[in-house]
Amino acid sequence: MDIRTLCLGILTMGDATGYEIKKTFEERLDLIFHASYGSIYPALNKLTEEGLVSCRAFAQQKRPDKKIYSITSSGRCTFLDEILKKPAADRFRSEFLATLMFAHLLPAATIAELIDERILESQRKIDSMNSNCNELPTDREQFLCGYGRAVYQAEIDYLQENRHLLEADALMGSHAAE
Amino acid sequence: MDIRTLCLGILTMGDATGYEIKKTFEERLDLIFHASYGSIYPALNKLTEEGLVSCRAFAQQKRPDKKIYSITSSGRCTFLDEILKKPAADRFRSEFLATLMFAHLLPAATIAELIDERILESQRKIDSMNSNCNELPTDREQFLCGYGRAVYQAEIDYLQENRHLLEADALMGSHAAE
DNA sequence: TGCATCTATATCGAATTGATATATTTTCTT
DNA sequence: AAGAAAATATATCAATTCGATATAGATGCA
Repeated sequence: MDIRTLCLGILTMGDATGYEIKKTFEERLDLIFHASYGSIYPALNKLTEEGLVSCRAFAQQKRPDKKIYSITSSGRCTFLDEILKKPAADRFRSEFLATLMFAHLLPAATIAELIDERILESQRKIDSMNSNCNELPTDREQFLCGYGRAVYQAEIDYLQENRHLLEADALMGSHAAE
Repeated sequence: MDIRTLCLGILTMGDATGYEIKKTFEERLDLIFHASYGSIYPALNKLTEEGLVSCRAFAQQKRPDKKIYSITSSGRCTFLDEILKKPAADRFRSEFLATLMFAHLLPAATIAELIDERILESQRKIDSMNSNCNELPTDREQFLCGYGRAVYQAEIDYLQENRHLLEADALMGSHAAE
């Protein structure tokens, strides 16, 4: 599954411009699957070439046409085929955790700040989800929102209970970063 | 922080070949930060050019030299500077969750299988961590291992408690995927 | 003996990110 | 009402990274 496929998926929910598709990625998929203009616009061009979406263009003065994309029936089939495939493994990259891997090279105060900051950030995300989650239109969006909340909460709990393991480590090695 | 930086980090733990660095990524960082040969070898070349690592080459017959990389003192400084920076936000991509976003287009049986499979897979990862975690050499590796375990466990718990939300959704929409 | 796996190098196309450029309209603030 | 800021909307580009592929000797094991 690639960004092309997810653009198709978003278009099953209704016609949209490239800009609106980007917004959907940000508002409803950002936790799950990130996409930038640099991948969305080329994806839409390719999908149009292949007849999986159709495109109505509205001329405008002094700027590029506004283009509204719709999924075709061929696009719907392709999308269904695609989501019936076994999903590939998660891809996760965390600079935060990679930094902690080298906690012994950092001053204890730096580690403590890093963890404090992380906990605050995750709590902020949970709070904003709490106010949204129950108001989401579909059961599956509530499900995904709750999923994110559960994972963030588990992270916070784990950090609070186990940070001493790292902080002891850092303390001993704190002279290394002078 | 990029793969170049993490290659430096791995070399702070001892000299290594490109192959051994790849193995380290797989065995100790795979949950956190993935890297392939296609990024590791070019990274090592660039680091060598910049004097951040040094490289001893051992000639071999009929194949490329074996190259052992060591971090230089300039490399150590660069690495420390790098991990003192504020870490960028996590990057996460889950085809599994993206598929669930479109649960209403899939037959209920498919959704159920998908979730069953996911729970098994996560449980398998937890089991293999359970046998390793306590035997890891450093506190910080135990910490990271435990972190992974905690997050996977939270995922399993959430899926078990809330899968009905999706399965109901899929059931109602099951005719759509005929 | 033969087969699989491990060690070890490296490159290449394709996918994706993140930044940048452009320009109008809408909304907020003072 | 003026001016600033944010939203709408397009698109491209260099740099990063992935995933697959090619090569080939050594080692282990059945």
